[in-house]
Amino acid sequence: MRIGSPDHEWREDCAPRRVLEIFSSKWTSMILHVLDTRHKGCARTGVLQRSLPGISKKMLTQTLRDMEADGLVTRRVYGTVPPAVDYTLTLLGKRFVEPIELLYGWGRANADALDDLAARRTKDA
Amino acid sequence: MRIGSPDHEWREDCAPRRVLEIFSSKWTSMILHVLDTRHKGCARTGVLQRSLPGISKKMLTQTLRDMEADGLVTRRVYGTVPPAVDYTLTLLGKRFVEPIELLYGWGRANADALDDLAARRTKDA
DNA sequence: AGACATAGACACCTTGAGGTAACCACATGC
DNA sequence: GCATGTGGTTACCTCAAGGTGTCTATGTCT
Repeated sequence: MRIGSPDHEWREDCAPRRVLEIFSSKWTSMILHVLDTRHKGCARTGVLQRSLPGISKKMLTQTLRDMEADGLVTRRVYGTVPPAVDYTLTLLGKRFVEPIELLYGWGRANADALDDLAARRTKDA
Repeated sequence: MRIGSPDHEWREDCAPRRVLEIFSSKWTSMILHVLDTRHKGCARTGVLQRSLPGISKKMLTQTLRDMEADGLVTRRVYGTVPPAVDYTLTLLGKRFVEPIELLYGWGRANADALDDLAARRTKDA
């Protein structure tokens, strides 16, 4: 697959491709959004789960732990006896809220285009 | 997994989630971008492949055919004897270029944030 | 007593996206 | 004659994302 491409603006590690990786995990962007928009940047596990219809407990914690490793959120554990944990957006995490809002905003404003896509998909099925 | 969620702004079929589906396929957004930005909305198969380092012949045609089914591009075949085919952005396809440019643009302007992410990832490895 | 919530850990499974490689048909160039 | 480029198709394989279900421990509520 060697290509003597004169244009390396499209290498594997270019900025655009790296942005896409943020969205490669199904829930990451939604968690960032919900955390920022609905919970002022900090929320407990249960609250988050209830904010995201369809997410399983496993995927929620798994994604959150990955995000913690990436420095997007901070995990805080309270030694209380019914365990309590909450997650807070870091500064880095807040930066990534911006492109997400950009995208979601576009989606809300262009629902008709999305409808067109969906219509085609169901039609040929 | 039934949740009597009071907030259905986050149902499975809300606009934000549907936008994400555009990016759920690895190459779709890049093809749309390259087609629009580098080739004025129309290009032959081979040209596209050479514009996208790393894509295999199979993934390219497969993605293009899916995009055709979705009404994002138009496929044109020339009956010439070394087969010639080209793909043209449709009006719908052009609409989806916008959010992609939004995202890619953010990525280019915020490469430092992306670097931070990458740094964390390699550090804990 | 027993149900329920809280935040996980762990085992397990399925699905499909994505990738590799080989083959086809044909015309041109060496 | 033989290699090459064109645009595919087809078979095959792999890996990891995502999902389900169960188990833990403990404290309140009824």
